[in-house]
Amino acid sequence: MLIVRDLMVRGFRRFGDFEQSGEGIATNILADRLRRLQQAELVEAEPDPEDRRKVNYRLTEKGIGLAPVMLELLIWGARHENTGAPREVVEQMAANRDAVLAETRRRWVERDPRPILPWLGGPKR
Amino acid sequence: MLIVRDLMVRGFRRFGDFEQSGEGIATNILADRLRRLQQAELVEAEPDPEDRRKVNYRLTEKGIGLAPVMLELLIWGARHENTGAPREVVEQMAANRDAVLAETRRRWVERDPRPILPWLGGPKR
DNA sequence: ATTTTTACTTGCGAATTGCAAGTGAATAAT
DNA sequence: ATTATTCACTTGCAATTCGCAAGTAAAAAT
Repeated sequence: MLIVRDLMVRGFRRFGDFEQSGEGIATNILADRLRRLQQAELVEAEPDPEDRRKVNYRLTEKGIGLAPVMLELLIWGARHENTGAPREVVEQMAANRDAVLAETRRRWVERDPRPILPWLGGPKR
Repeated sequence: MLIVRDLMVRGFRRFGDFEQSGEGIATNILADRLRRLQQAELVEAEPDPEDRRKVNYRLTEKGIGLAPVMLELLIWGARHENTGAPREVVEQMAANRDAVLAETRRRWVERDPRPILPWLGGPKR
């Protein structure tokens, strides 16, 4: 789920992004999860045309379809726990769910890598 | 998550309900999960006043707050996989999210044990 | 007084995970 | 041209978690 979230709202694309993200996932598990997400057709992988060592991972239509679930989870978390998410920002998002989801999908369609949740940080590169 | 879902929409309340639910969860794991859900304040347990062997588990306010997440997950699952959920029914729910959530909360407040998702079945007793 | 029901706990082998150290191919640096 | 480095993994092993079967304790039913 963290992988899906990071692909969705943090602009992650590459294996190394997750390694250095502080999610604390071991590389063997990460490789396994990316494989399974591909089998489940939530994620697709393609080698970077400019550097064939690199692999770009991207959510599929099915994967981006999880956006409403992730958004509700974000809202719930911010309301009931101390996540790092600023309460007021999240309440703004809760009051404008459709706009947030439309923007999320827009960034997916246009391959816009800017993170939607700035407090999580983008890829370290 | 299945425990939370079953408490939320299947009218489950007791340990034995989960054991016989076909979720295929071992009793030691079930006990551990119920304990952790209590620690996380998603679930509370109280002994049945009429039969003190029995324990009634119930979602807390925080727990029922996950209803929007579960609903979005249900919708996503029905759209992208063959879950047992009838597509048309789920699309009706997707078109009336607020009403579904209001009814879910009403059943929680009033301790109404009738299952909201009939195709999952209620507790076997 | 004995049996049954209910909610667990215990013990153990099997599967999953975390950690550290590789591997191999592609690019970058010298 | 040769060597070094980057990148996406894989491998081996110990530690944790899990599934399964059996057991336990308290309360209720017989």
